[in-house]
Amino acid sequence: MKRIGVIDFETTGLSPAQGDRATEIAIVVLEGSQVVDRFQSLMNAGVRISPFIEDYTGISNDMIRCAPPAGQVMAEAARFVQGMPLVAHNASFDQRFWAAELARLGTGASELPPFACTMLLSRRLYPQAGSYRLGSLAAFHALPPAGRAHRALADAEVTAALLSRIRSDIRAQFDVQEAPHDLLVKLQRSPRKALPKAIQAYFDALRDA
DNA sequence: TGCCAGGCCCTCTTTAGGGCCTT
Repeated sequence: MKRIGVIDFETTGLSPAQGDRATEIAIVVLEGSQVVDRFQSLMNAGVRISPFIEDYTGISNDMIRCAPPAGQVMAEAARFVQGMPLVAHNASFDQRFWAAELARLGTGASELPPFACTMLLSRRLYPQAGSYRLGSLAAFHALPPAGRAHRALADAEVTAALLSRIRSDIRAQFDVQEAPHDLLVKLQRSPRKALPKAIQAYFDALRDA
C-alpha cells in the first residue's frame, strides 16, 4: 500500500522570504489509515525565536541551542520521505518552508513533491465545520488528542488523523474504492459543487489508461 | 492575542477588499 508523509513545521514566523526559519519538523507516515513510522526533530537554524513564538509553540531559545543544525535535520527529513507524496494542513505554508530549507542545502525546488492540503479539502467536504483551524477540525470530527498543539509531532498526528477521516469520507460519500494522493491534489483545487464530476473524471481516466 | 507573507475564498466582486489559515 502506498505510503503518505504528513508533515508539520514549527517556525520562527510566517514567511521564509522575510527570513523566518524552521525550528522543528515532524513527519507521520500513513499506510492506509495506519501510522507506520514517525520522524521528529528540533533544529538549530542560528536565529533567535521571539517571545511570542516561544509562547505559541513552547519551543524556546534554550531548546534550540542544543538542537542539531537545521541543514543536518532537513537532509535527514528529505531522506526519510524520499519518494513519498506529502500532506499538510494549510500546505502552502509547510511547502514554502520545506522548499526554503531544502534550497539552503542546494536541493532544487523542482524536486518538490506535490502537497495535498487537509485545510483546502476540509473546506470542500465539511461546509458545516465553521472553522478550518486544525484544532477546530479535530474537535469537529472528535479526533483523538495527540499532545500539545503547535508542537510539530502533535500537529502532524492530528493532521494524519484528519487525512484518514477525509479519505474515508470521500470513499463513503462518493462511493469509490480509494482516495489516493493524486486524487486529493485534484480535488483540493475543484469547486465544491464540482467534486463528483472531478472524482468521476479521475477514475474514468484511470480505467482508460 | 498582535504584526510580518502568501494563497484561498466569499461577496455588498470581477477595474476589489477583507477574512481565514499557517508560525
